[in-house]
Amino acid sequence: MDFKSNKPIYLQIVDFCFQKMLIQEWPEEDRIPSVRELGSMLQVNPNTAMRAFEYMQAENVIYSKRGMGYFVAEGARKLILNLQKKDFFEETLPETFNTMKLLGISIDEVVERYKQSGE
Amino acid sequence: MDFKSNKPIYLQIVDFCFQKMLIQEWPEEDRIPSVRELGSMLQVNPNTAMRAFEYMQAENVIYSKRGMGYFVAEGARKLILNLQKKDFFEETLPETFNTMKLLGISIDEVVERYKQSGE
Amino acid sequence: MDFKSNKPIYLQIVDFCFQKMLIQEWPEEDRIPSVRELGSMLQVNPNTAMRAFEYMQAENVIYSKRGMGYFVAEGARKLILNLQKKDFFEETLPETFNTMKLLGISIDEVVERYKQSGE
Amino acid sequence: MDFKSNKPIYLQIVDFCFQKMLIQEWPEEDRIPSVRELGSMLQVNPNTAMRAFEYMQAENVIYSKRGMGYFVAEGARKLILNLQKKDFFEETLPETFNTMKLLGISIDEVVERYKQSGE
DNA sequence: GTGGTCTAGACCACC
DNA sequence: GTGGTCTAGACCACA
Repeated sequence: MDFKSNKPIYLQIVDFCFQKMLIQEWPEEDRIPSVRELGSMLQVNPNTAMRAFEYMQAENVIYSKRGMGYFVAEGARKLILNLQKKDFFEETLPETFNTMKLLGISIDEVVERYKQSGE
Repeated sequence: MDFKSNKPIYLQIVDFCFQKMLIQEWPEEDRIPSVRELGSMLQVNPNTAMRAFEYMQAENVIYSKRGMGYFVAEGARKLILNLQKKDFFEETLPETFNTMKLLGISIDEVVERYKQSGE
Repeated sequence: MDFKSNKPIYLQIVDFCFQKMLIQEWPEEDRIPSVRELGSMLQVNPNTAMRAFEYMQAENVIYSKRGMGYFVAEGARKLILNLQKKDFFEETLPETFNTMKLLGISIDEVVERYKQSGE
Repeated sequence: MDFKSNKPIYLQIVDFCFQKMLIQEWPEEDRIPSVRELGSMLQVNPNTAMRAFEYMQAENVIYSKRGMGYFVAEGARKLILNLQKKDFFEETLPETFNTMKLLGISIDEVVERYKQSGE
């Protein structure tokens, strides 16, 4: 896995894990890799992996069982989707629309680009 | 002016100045506020304002006259528009489209939101 | 049995066993379940159950007969009561009183809550 | 400052900071010591102090200004009191009452101890 | 083995 | 100077 430099690695790991859960490669209630496993898997320090886990635990997406590892929480998929959709509609989209107005870009042009990107 | 915490303040100041130029409140070849004026105007450290000026100077949007201050460069508006459009089409938009695919959001829904936001 | 996450499971097992002895479901001098029995009974790793037994043995509440299992020691009930009362009066209560002072909670309010909880 | 070993240092630092805020030695909207200052002040690694700050920031008790330090949030005192009272009434107290019933300790005895402790 | 805490030291962007 | 991220390595309690 190659990390972008403009975003903290631990948050990119969070994204990575979220994807695993969304596509159900890591189903709910299943154990996920340990901090050490994930660390060596992604070539990062275990502490960095740990930090991603702490973040996800704070969001109630995973939980830990002492000495046994981390597990995907019940309802994790819904939670992740909500988190990300909320961010998209309340943060990303308004900013994008604002930029469009400032630059005089029409929604039609964006739709056009969207269709092109899909090809 | 209130700054968002996820973006460096000096870049937010750059945006602020760019807007002033685009709407021609600061026309080309005119002098813009000094580092200190802008600093107290926006309630930020002069160093931070200075950094914004350095950035804009590097982009050839403003230039300095020794002892007289900073001036809007000729062709600044075009430059700014190009800079921001490039960023929009090459960075923002692809990322947005990518997020949409991941979350299963259709372009129609985005268009709908756009129309709502305009009201 | 559901375990709280803020307290080691093996200590929660100790509490569980202490209760059995206090209510005399496990009377003094009687044999108690084996490590494996208790482990499957409470759905925990036998190692964890073993650790609880070690703890209780160190406190002289149970003793082992080679090849026969663990037995409740004579005088176990008194021992347990003393252990827990000591802990309550020397640890729990002073901490609680301290918290009350810090938060400006009166003893009357606590008494009130106590009466409510009993209903 | 001497730390107890049964509780993570960073949480004890949180308690320390909460007290400072409650007694208004660190008033709302004021800057608090930097991670490095607090670290050397309490003889701990800056990372450990940082961890306490991250915790408090997640609880909305403090906020950070880039390059300027951490500041006590508006309404921090109320927040802290609510946090601690909630913990006391929903966690500490029910457990205490439960223990009392198990050990056959009357509320009168507790009240008696309370009066003694106050002398 | 696992998570969790802590230290030491480094580097970076930002103010 | 500040916060923030990351690494390396250590130690501990717990399962």
